[in-house]
Amino acid sequence: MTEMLKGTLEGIVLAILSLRPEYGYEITARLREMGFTDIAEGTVYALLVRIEQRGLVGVEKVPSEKGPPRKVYSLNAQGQAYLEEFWRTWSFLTERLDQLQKGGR
Amino acid sequence: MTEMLKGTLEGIVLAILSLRPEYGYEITARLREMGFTDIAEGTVYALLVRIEQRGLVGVEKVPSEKGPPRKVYSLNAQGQAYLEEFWRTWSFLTERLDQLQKGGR
DNA sequence: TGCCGCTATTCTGCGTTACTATGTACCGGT
DNA sequence: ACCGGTACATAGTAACGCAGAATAGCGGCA
Repeated sequence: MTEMLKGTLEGIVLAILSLRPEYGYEITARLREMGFTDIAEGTVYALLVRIEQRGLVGVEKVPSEKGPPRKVYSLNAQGQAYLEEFWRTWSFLTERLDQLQKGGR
Repeated sequence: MTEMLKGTLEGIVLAILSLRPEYGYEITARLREMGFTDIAEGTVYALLVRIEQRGLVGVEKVPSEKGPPRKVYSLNAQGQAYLEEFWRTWSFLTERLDQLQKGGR
């Protein structure tokens, strides 16, 4: 599982952010909700740093009532474009694999 | 793309081998046929070595009319089981991503 | 006041994997 | 004797997710 997540997790997080801006801890919780129960927190934060540095998301610091300030991430235009590219690649992959799974060539 | 292939390519190759035994060069050609045009030969050979060492496939050396002897790989029982596990994980992934793509949570 | 527990973020070292690039070997045709 | 296609192999590099631990801020409780 962990190996199959490589590269995909990034798209998943971007897709989540395309619905609404969220912060790291919240994203992790949402992933767990979705069934990705064993994704390490550290993984998500590292990923967020990466996509921020690549300019796919904007960040806003928001004070929290319970804990240190939250870093709220939101998808920007570049991130949106990247996400669409991700979906194209994903479709390509699923098409090939569906074909394989259905035993045919 | 290259990152999304990680872990997936292994399943793809096992799926190909589940249809019929094949050798490295042939597998590479088949991948290219399928549209994975930029997968390096070295990648496939390295992967074949890995799955052989993990005991997922059997190997038989077969002389070739044109070139060095072929190493023909075939899926064994353990590989079959692993492939099924792979499909389960894959289904899990596609379900979540379909949901995300359809704008839902 | 001091400690615990929860929320929230960050960092380091590690293992796995695919890519690039290169090298080796064997064969048939000219 | 050479060349191109067949077939396999390996060394180095980079990306990514994981485990584990550390840090910071706040509220509640004794």
